[in-house]
Formats: sequence, C-alpha cells, structure tokens
Amino acid sequence: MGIQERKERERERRRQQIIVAAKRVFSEKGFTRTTMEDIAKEAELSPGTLYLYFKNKDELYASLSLRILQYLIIRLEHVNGNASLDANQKIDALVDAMFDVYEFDPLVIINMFHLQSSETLKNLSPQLLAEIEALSRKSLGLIAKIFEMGIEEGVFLDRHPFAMADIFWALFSGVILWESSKKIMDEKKDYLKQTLRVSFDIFKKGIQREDY
Amino acid sequence: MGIQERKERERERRRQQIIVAAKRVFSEKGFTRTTMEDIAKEAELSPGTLYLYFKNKDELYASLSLRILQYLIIRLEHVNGNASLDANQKIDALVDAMFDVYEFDPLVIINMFHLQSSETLKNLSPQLLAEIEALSRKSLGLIAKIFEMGIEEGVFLDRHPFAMADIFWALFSGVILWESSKKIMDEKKDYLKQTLRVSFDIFKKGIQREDY
Amino acid sequence: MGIQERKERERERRRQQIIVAAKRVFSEKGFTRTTMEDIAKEAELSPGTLYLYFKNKDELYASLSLRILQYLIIRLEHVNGNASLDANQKIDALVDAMFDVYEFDPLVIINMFHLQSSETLKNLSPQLLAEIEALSRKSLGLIAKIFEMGIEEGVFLDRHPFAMADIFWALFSGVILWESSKKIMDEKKDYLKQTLRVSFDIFKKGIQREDY
Amino acid sequence: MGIQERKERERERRRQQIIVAAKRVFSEKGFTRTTMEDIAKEAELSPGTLYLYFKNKDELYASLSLRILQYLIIRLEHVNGNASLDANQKIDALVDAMFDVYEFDPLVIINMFHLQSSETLKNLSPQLLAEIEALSRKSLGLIAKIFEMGIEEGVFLDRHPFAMADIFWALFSGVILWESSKKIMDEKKDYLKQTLRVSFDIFKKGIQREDY
DNA sequence: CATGAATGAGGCTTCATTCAT
DNA sequence: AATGAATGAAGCCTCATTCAT
Repeated sequence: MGIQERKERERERRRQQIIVAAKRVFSEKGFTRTTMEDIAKEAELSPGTLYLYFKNKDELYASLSLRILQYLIIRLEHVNGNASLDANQKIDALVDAMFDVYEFDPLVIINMFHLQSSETLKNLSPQLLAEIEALSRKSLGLIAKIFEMGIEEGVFLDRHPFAMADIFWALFSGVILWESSKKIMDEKKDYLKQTLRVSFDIFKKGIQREDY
Repeated sequence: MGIQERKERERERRRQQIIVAAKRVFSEKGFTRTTMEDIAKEAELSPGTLYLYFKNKDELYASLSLRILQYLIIRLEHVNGNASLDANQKIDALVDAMFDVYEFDPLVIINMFHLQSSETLKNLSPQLLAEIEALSRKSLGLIAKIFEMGIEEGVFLDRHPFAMADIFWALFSGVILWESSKKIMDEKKDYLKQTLRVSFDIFKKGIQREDY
Repeated sequence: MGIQERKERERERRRQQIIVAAKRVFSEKGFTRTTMEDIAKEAELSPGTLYLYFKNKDELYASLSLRILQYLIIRLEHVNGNASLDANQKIDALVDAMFDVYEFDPLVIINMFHLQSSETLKNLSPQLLAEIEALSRKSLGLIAKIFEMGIEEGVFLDRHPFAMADIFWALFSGVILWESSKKIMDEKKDYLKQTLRVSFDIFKKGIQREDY
Repeated sequence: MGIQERKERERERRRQQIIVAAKRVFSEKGFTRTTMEDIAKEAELSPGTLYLYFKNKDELYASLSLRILQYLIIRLEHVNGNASLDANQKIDALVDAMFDVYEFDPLVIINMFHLQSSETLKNLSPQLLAEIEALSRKSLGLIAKIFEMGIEEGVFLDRHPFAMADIFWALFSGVILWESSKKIMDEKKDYLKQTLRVSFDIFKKGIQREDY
C-alpha cells in the first residue's frame, strides 16, 4: 500500500511536470505552433511519455482548463456557501474569487479562454468536450445562483439569472482576451487588472435595481 | 487609363471573390482546419491564384477583419458626427452600430474576435499587425470619444474613457465568443442577440453617474 | 482537347511511374517494411506527390493487385469466349492464362497473393476491399464457368464448380507463395514454374471423370 | 534438483501462458497490428516479461509455428511408421493427419501459413529462420516419403516426390489461406473443411497412375 | 524473476507555398 | 494573370524494447 501510494504520487507528480511544461509552452506559442516535442523538451521527457499521461495534444491542452475550472468551482462554492453575505456582498466575493482564479494562474486562464473561444474546441474528443461543458455549466450555475438571490432579494434587476451569469463570464473572458491581445499588438504595460476592476464595478452598478 | 481602371476593377473583384470564399470556409472550419485549397475550391480558383492576391494564409485571414473594422469605423464616425445626440443617445447609437456591424456579417465578426483572441495574431506580419492595430485603435478611439463626452457632460462615471471603451469592446467580443462557444458545446438555440442586448443595457446603466 | 489529353497521359504516366517504383520496393521489402519515402525515392518524387495519386499506402499497395486482376480477367474472358474449345482444352487454356499472368509480372502476383492472404486486407478501405472482392469474384466466376462446362459435358467430376475454382485458385496461389517462401528460406534455385506445371497436371487429372 | 525441475516446469508453464495469449491476439489482429502490450495484457503479464521468454516479437510469432510444426512432424512420423498401410492408405492417413493438425489449432495453422507466406519471414533472426526451415524441410521430407513409396509401388505417377510434397503442402496452405481470406472479404459461412476435403480428393486422384 | 514506466526512432500524412507552363 | 502539380518540411503519434526498482 505504501508502494501503491508512492506510485500514485509519482504518477501525479509526472502529470504535473507535464502540465507545467505544457502551460509554459502553450502560453508562449499558442496551441497550433506548440509541438508535442516542444512540451516534451520543456518537461525534460521524451515525446512518447506525454502520451502515457495524455491521450493526445488536444486533451493535454484541454486538461489545463479543467484544472482551473475545478479550482474556480471550489471558490464559487465557497462564496455560495457563505450564508452571512447578502447578494451584493456575494457579488464582491464573486469578483474576489475571479481575481483569485486569475492570479492562481494567469497563463492558464488565458489558455482556457482561448480554448473556449476557438476552433480548438471542435477538435476535442466528445468526452473531454462533455467534461469541459459540465464544469463550465456548473460554474455558470453557481454564478447564476448569486444573481438569482439578488433578484429574489429585490436588489438586482429582474433579468434571467443565467443570462446575467453568461454576461458576467463573457465580460471576464472578454476583458482578459482583449487585454492580452492588446499586449500582443503592442508590448506595453499591462492594464488587465485595473480594467477588470473597472469592468466589474460597472457591471455591479449596472445590475442594481436601485442605486446603492 | 480606361484599361488601367478596368484592370484595377477586375483585380478588386477577384480579391472580393477570394474574400467571400475565405469567409465562408474559415467560418465553417476555423483557421487551422481550413486549407488554402479549400478556399481556392470555394472561390473556384486555383491555390496558386490566392497567392497573387494575398501574401499568405495569415494575411488572407486577417484581411477579413480589416474589412469589417473599416465598416465599423465608418459607422462609428457617423455616430460621432451626429451633433444632435447627447451622450446617452450616442451610447444607444453606438449599440445600434454594433448590432449593425454584427448583422453586416456575423461570421466575419466571430472570425475577427477569434483572430483578436488567438495565437494567429502572433503569426501575422508586422505590417498587417500594425494595420489591424491601427484600425482597432481608431475604433476604440471613436468609442472612447463617446464616453469622454458623457464624462464631460457629467452623465457618465468619471473613468478613463479608453478603459471604458476597452470594456465595452471586451463585453461585445466576450458575449459573442462565449455564446458561439456555447453553441459548439451544446447545439441549442441561439441567444446571442438577446444576451447582447441585456449586456449593453447593464453596461449602459453601469456607467451612469446618476440613475436615469 | 490536345492539352486535356496530354495532361491525362502525363497523369497516367506518373501513376505508372509510382506503381513501378512501388512494385519494386514492396517486392523487395514487403508491405510493412516499405516506407512511403522508400517508394518516393525509388520513383524520384517527393513523398507528398504519392498522395496526389494514391490516397494512402494501403491503396497504393492494393492498386498493384487491381491491375493484375484486371489483366487476368481479360485473359479469362478470352478463354471463355473461345467457343471452339472443349472443357479439357479450356483447362489447358486456363493454365496457359495463369502462366501468362504470372509472367506478366511475377513480383506483383506474389504481392497480390501476399495481400490476399494477409492481415493487410483488414486495413483496406471498404471501397478498395469491395473493388478487390469484385474482381476476385469475377475471376473466380470465369474460372468456375469452365468447370461447369466440363461437368455438363460429363468429362469432369461432379463437384460444385465454385469450389473447384476456389481449389484451382488456392493451388495456384499456394504454390506461388510456398515456392517464394522457400526461396526466402533458402536462396536456391527457382522451381516455381516446374512445380506449377506439375501441380496443374495433377489437378487436371484429378478432376477427370474418366481417365483421358 | 527438485527445485531445479520445478523452476524448469514453471518456466515452461510461463512460456505456454505467453504462447496461448500470443496465439489469440495474433489470430485476431494479425502480426503487424498486434502489439506486445496486447499480448502482455492477454497473458496477464507485463510487457517486459515477454522479453524474458522470447527475444523479440518476431521470435514469439514464429515460435507459434514451431509448435505446430513439431506436432505435425509427430503425426507424420506416426503415419510413416505404420508399416501396415499401402501408399494410398498412407495418403488417406496423411490427409487425416492434416485435418488433425488443422483442428489441433486452426488459428495457429493460419498464423503459420501467414508467416510462411509473408514478409515477416524476412525479419526473422537467422537461427529462427533456420529452425523453421529445418522443421519444414523435415515435414516435407516425411510427406515426400509417402509419395516416394507410392511411386515405388507403381501406384502414383512418377513425379519428383519432393515436388509432390510441395504441391500437397501448397494446396493445403493455399486452401486455408484463400478460404480465410474470403471470410475477411465476405463474412459468410465457412466452407474451409469441405473445400479442403474436395481438394485432397482431387489431389489424390490426380496422382494415381491408374484409376482406382 | 517480474514489472511497467520511459524511451526515442521512425512512419504516415498534411498542406502552405512555389514555379514551370 | 492563372494554373495546379509538385514539393518537402514538419507534426502527431505508435510501439518494440530497455532498465531501474
């Protein structure tokens, strides 16, 4: 059993090793221009080894997103579970969570939104697509719950909570993608977090029934 | 010169022919999975011919975005030029313009945001990148102007107008990308326009200094 | 049209060029150990070009057999069409035809029987498999017809003509495969044609109702 | 020594375990598409273990044939050793032996003929090739002996006994390969044994000096 | 002996791009 | 200008084999 456990740990360690390498290379070069050999080299492994841990390039790419979605869900459940917060406080907590998730691993977040907003999605295996979909749906559901609560409390505009969650999510991803795209076009300073902050403020104000 | 002109016109017509074909194929298959031969077939031309009009695949792809950005700028200039509108009316006109642009060619809009939010950007030639950047910057500038006006009038929150423009743009692209991504994951109905409408409403409300 | 024709001819010439090269390499190394690059080199073409003429390695391999089967069918039809021959004379003509086909291209014949008697068959595309099956069936049918005639004439044993055709075919392929296998094991002299001759004699005698 | 023997027995048991597994997998998938891991899984062993018992994939594949050839030789020696049979009775016994061998393990027989009629032969190590050759030669020699006897008795046509043995062998393998190939092309009923029966009848009749 | 994770060479195939016609 | 056949670089992935445990 000790052996069993150690093996398990080592396997997980190896996976991480690959994931870390993949993250780095994908972030730098994007999906298409990254080769499996690039990742193997970065991970100091042989190309064949990658395939012992990930079925193919797509799955490896997507698995990055899975990790961060799982982390996001944990954070969101925590927000939702905190009964002491009213709707607006939960929005604040939600925003904090999003910042946390972003800082947890900015490169992966950008990767994830690239994935979600790109053709790569069409290449994924049905299972993996379903998995991503499930986690996305769950995240969105948890976010929607907050809006639902605010609507019930009468403090938020009465819009479909899922639409609001979609918009919140779209705003988050839109800002991140747009800002990183601007950085590509123009290697200037990084306004991402400031812009994100303002956008969340605007959003929050925009959904209030009365001014606050 | 008559001959010269005719040649010029024919050349332009050919370019359009290619662009139309490219649009169709890129929209259907995404950038990577589209081959130059696909486009050539769709345009009823030979692959070689494409290279007489576009330097390479990337430039062809990007040129789609150029077209729509140019159209967008015309629309935005029109909005800005209308002196009879106050800031909030201009926001409405801006929103209308965005809807127009979207409906002008939804596939190309999605393409453009894919481009802007993707690795492809990294592959472009510096000139083309600069061209896109210039047009984007101009668009954003025109949008920012509206916010600037509202801030000066005292009806909008006093935030950096360019940040507001970025956020507006990010919201627009974010919703479009996210909704089309949801459609990939789950071939359901298309809520894009409704969601876009709500998101603009929230945004507009969110930037008001006083409630309206 | 002149141009059209010339292109057609050139295309066919290129195909032949590839087929000749493929035949040589496959015969020398067998299917698995032959690489597409081997063939390309032998044909003095680039690997990519092979794929302009053959969908993949399997199809290229199988197309060798198709050619010879077509040739065989022509020969068999000729035998069947000759109304002046009685059943036993047709058997002789059949045997001559088989020798002809063998000499038409011994390497390809061996390839074909390798193909027919091997796992490679399982890898073929359904269409190609169907095509081979159709030609094989047709060949066998033409052979069976001869036996049928002999049975009706009362000179051959009354066995199912198709079974007799199968046996004839199996004998032919069996001798060829076994003799070439012996040559691999033991680079000695080549008794193939003599053995083939004796085997056909035995077969012919074996199917007679009365001694002749 | 008891220990020594037990170890020996266990080693042999392990070998058998692998052979049984290999037989199953090779039969199902053919040589190329079978991986060592497939076999290891089927044998409930690890891939590495296979290499403790067989030098490589080729040798493992070939060893299947060795087994059946050994069995065949035993049967053939038995036939030859039975002094009470005349030549034609020995032919009958030979045919019975072939059927026995076929039924002893049809899959392995097919494997063996695949091996003998395939490129794989070219990959074998010289020793293994020599071993197979030796057994084949011995089998063929035993078969030839029967024909020799018949020729001496004056009941068989006076042909080179080894050629007759080759033809007999080629007929046997040809029918088996062709029938199993037909089954691949067309998942119909299995006429193998009937066809084999008829083919042996024809062969027997074909080699008689006088009618019988 | 047994394991099974790791290796890494090598094959098939695609496709952007070129260039002779 | 247009063609489209040809190129050939490069990528993904497989799998026989090894070796540290």
